[in-house]
Amino acid sequence: MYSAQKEDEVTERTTRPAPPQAVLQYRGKNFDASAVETFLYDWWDASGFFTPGPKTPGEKPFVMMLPLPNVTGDLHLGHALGFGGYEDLMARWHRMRGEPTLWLPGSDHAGIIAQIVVEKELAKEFGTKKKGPDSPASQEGLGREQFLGEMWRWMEHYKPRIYKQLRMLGCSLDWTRVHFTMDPDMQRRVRIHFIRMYAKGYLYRADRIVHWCLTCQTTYSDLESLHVERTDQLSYVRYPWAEAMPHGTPDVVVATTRPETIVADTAIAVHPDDPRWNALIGRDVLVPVSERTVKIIGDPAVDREFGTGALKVTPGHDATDFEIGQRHGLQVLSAIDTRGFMTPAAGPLAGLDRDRARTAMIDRLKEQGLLQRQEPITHNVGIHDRCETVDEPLVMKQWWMRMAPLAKPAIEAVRSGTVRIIPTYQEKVYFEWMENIRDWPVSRQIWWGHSIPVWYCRECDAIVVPEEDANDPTSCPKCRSTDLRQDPDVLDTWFSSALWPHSTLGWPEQTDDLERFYPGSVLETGYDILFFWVARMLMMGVENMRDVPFHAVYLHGLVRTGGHQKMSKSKGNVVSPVEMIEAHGADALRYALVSGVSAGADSEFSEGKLENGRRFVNKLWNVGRFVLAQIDARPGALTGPIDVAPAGPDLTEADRWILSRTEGAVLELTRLIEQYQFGEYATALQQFLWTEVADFYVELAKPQRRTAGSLDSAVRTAAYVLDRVLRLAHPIIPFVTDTLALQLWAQGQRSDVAPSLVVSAWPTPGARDAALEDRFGLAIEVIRRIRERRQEADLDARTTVQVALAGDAAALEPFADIIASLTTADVRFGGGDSAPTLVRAVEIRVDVPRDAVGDRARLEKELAEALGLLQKTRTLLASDFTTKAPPAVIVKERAKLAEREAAVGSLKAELAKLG
RNA sequence: GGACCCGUGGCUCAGCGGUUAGAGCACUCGGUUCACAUCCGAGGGGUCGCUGGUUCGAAUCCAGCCGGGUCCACCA
Repeated sequence: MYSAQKEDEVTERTTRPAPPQAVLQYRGKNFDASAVETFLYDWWDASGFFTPGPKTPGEKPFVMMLPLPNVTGDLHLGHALGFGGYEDLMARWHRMRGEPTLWLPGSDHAGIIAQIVVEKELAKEFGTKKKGPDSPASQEGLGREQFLGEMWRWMEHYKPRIYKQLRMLGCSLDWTRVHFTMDPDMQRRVRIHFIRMYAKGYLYRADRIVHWCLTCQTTYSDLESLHVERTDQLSYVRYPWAEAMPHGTPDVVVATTRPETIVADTAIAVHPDDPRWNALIGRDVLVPVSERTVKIIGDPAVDREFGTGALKVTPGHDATDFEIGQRHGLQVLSAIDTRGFMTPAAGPLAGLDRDRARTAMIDRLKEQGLLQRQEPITHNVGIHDRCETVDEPLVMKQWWMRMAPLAKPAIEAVRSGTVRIIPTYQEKVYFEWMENIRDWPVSRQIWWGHSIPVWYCRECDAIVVPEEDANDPTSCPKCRSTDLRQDPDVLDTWFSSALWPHSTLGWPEQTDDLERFYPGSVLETGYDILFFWVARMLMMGVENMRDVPFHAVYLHGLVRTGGHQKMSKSKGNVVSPVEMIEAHGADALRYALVSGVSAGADSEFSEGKLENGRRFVNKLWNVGRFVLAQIDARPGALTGPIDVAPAGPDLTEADRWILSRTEGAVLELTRLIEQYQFGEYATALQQFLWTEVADFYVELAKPQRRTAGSLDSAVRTAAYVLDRVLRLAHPIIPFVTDTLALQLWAQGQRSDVAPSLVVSAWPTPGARDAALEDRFGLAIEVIRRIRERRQEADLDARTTVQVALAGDAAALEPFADIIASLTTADVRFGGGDSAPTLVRAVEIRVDVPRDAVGDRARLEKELAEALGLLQKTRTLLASDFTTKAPPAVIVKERAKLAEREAAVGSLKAELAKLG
């Protein structure tokens, strides 16, 4: 960490490269980001600015993990917002505050997504159009070893690509600590985690119903399952009685959208309280086509309103039915295989795929007169989020993680405030999910990912799990057989990312990094992965480290575009941040994404916002150019350090005003970042820089306008204000600010000797002059009204007018020059005989050609407004307000009353004069 | 079925108990090109979704309703 106090450390570091000449010498009239961005970033990185310095006693590091992007992906706007907006903003700010800052980069092997991407690429190389398991480019087509070789080959292609995009955004990541979830040491840590969790009983293997994807040939978790609305045929099927029933007993008819699964039915369920059916519980019916006898059972899971109130129970192919089956000890029949074909258990349907089987079943039911009727139904069907294939629930042996006990301390961590979620309402969402958490199926039937460190003995069926760090087992500890087979599955990709905050720091070894940087500070990410990732990191962190992985979770919303549309490839409305950066610069993009958005809210990205960002960056650049030109034009060196506020009698009122306002901005902007109000920070920054610094102060600082004060104070004030502004703006627009800082700092002495803004000190607020700011504010209002009056009178801006200030105008005397200069007016105090305009208690008389009618109309309008306001205050002060409101508010209102009475009086008098 | 979020100027959004409710973009008018292929100045534009309530005081808190969105859940 560089700071003023550690100059020795800085000079010792002789290997640090000098700032790039391209940046120091860049002089564009309009800021061209592409002229400096790459040079700057490479220099920052090569200088080690992003790597926390040596440990010092009592330090409080700031630690963040990059929400690891998928290695096969490109950055999208959501990443740009999270990484380049909020996260880099926080990292840079904390670094400037002197906290050793570690923002750790990496990428995720992305399991199934990466496999899909690479299979597509390979399919291109193979020149095949086939998809899924039938493609020669799939894992089935290539065989394990070759397939994994291809995966690794593509990883080396994708990794640099995603890292380059992070650099383009300006992310101040510590690249000396970059990790990839499939790095060999990461694989070892995942393996150890699995072994320990197995030993502790959190991992178990069980036959359960799971989501199965026919395309991807793997299971997936509830979180990866989406629901879409679809219209299907609802078939009402009659199940004949298997026993003689009293005359008049109604037929058992069930409604189903999946008639092909009838062959796997093992019961009919009805609601136990349903008067239509409950007398028949325990009776036997015949399953159509397969003609097995099954019982009618009573179960409360049945919806009485749906269909006939009777449900066919197929534990092998429906999640609800599986649970009912468990409750009643029903047999599980599997009639569909992993490729979507009917098994021999399906009897006459065997060998058909699931769609043909459905048609065939309907035909048979019709033949047998068992199909009562069909009607269309719109319902939700589950699909796999990665490929949108309709879910095929199957019963399979999978590895599961027991979640409830892990969730408990993670819930408590948030409830107790040890971990804060921003925005707060997301805590409710978190609790809701965590309190109803279900076990997590962690095995996947793909090949790209972390192997499951489990072997099965072919002799005795034992499960063989090696010791930590032991070699793969070669014989069965139970029966001594050497016929072992490793579990062919891999782990869900989230299994490894859940460990990220501690595994990247060296866990399970007690490394220096782990000791120094765990727990982290903030985890910033999109609310869409609260369950997938944030919750699991919390659980695994607490389990493995006995401490939470971070103390704050900042969740951002979705970035939408063009009329609130979600961006998606299929809609073709995806905005590429890389293209935006190339065209407009990273600063402009970062600013556009962050400004005017509050925590957790979805936002809309538009060209207009980007344009505003670009103009803002350019505005700062040009304020900087102006100040640098002032310094250049000044003969000799500045008399004091650039980064120390000038003082003394040589300062003009305007100098003192902007110095005071700057300290105010320091205070305000610091507060906003501290409170995670990044959107407000961006807006407030723009307001201060553009309106106050550029439009007001710089205008007054122009040499032709300066009539008082010394040149030295003038230039030093400008330099100081610029230095402050650059620091204040650096976290969000790092490129333009450091470019200017490097150029500014080359011009004079400094107290902070940091080589770059990246490692410079965040300003601490200095003294303000509230009274001056208030009087100056009044002067600004007066200036506005004078300009307005001139415009009404249709006067050329160059025409000098006479302005008389009366009423309480005495406070404005020190600003007479400023008012005159910015309004091209001759300002006099007292007197004047034109009709006045009022600002607070100051009368402004602008001597423009008089127009009795216009004046009358204006005065009447002003009087009406003044009367309205006066009435409001009077009513308020006549109410219980005076006894119940806080004294400070009452004092304010009373002052307002006096002011408003004066205003009304003055306007009435003026109107009387007009006759 | 349960839960959550959002409805503020034409657009995108801030503000979330106390001045005449703000910003950017868009719009109208005027000026400038001497830091800014621009920029500056001025202006118009809002019954803060609706209805009640709490309060001295509500865009802000509460309830109900209407509209938009999201998440969770076993609609066969």
